[in-house]
Amino acid sequence: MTVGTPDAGTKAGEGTRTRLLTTALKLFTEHGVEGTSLQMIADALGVTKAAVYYHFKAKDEITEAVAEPALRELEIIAEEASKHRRRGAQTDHVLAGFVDLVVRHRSLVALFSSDPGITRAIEKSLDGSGAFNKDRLLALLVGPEPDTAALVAALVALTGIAMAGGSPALAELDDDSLRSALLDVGKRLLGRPRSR
Amino acid sequence: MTVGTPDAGTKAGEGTRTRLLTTALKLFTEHGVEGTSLQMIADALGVTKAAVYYHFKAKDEITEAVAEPALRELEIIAEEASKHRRRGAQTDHVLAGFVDLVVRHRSLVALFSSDPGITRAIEKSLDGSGAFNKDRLLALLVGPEPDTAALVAALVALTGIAMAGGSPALAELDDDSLRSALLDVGKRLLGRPRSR
DNA sequence: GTCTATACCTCGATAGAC
DNA sequence: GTCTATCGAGGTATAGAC
Repeated sequence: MTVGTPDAGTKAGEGTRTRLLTTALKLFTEHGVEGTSLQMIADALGVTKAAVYYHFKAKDEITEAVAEPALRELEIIAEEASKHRRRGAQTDHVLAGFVDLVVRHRSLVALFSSDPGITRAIEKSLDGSGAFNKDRLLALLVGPEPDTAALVAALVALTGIAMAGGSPALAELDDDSLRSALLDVGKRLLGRPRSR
Repeated sequence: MTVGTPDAGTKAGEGTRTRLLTTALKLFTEHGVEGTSLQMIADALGVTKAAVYYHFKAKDEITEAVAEPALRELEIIAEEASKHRRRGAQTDHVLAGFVDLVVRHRSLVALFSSDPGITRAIEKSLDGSGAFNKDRLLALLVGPEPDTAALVAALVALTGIAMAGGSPALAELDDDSLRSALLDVGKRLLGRPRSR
């Protein structure tokens, strides 16, 4: 951390890079990852393809950078959940965190579950560390060696919540209503007591 | 229907076209739709790209043709379900039919819910007739003007069952076990009485 | 009616000039 | 930090051999 370059956020310093990510996310959710060309991104920014390549070595890197914030949140949720001693508390923590994440990032999360472009980019770049793992969330939801019924229920819950949350059919629904509806569904699937 | 050409099925008459679809399906499930090039299909068949192009005007047509049988089944399920007078019976019929479809076509259905390539091709070619509609299935599951909770539950059920059914995590599970597990989850979400 | 040869344009990606 | 030029591969299209 010498001088010159500011480091984070929406600051004007980072300039193009940040604008690029915002633009890419918008285009991705509109046309899908594979349906978005570097040319489209470049045009939207008023630069050339090659200029985009200065900031990112490959398209996958853009995809990854777009997905990263949400993935980080997921990791944090998993980490915090694993601090709970009782499985029930772990389950509740993961479920609540996941639902909240889905609601806040609606379209992005739908992209996650539905776009091979994203999935591939994620798998490709399990960064340095232990990295995010869907199985880890599953394990926190249902324990290490779950019976078939529990495993299936948890899988349906995770994928269903993600995709339904991003579904255009629920786009009009406000965040609070969506959150409580998804939470309720999740609890029913995972056999957790419901609030009311 | 003059002479010469046989019309349907796996007959050797149709020859390449049928082989092509079989090959394409295999490649699609392996690499995804957008991850499968016409070249790969052509190579697998021992012909040129142009030969593939003779049988199908565009890649989308191949995608559509691969998806068609399952879509047809879905339409039939919806049609039969709408003959039931009580909503509960409709729900049960759609759920059982959908689960069965998912189990029998596992990987294909996963592709459906997960690959924009497929979704796009389907939307593009709502053939001649009334065509398939996801909303139609939803309406049969929860009725015309469902409350939010019911709508969300049904969405989670449909998408979750489809994706979980095609998930690699359950690939080892035999058809009967998978079917009954998915069915059970669906009934729980839709508030239908369970068998045992 | 079935296929090959060939060419076109766009895409992701690289190299090098300014 | 951005641009021009260029590459190989992918989808599309046509002309023509058999």
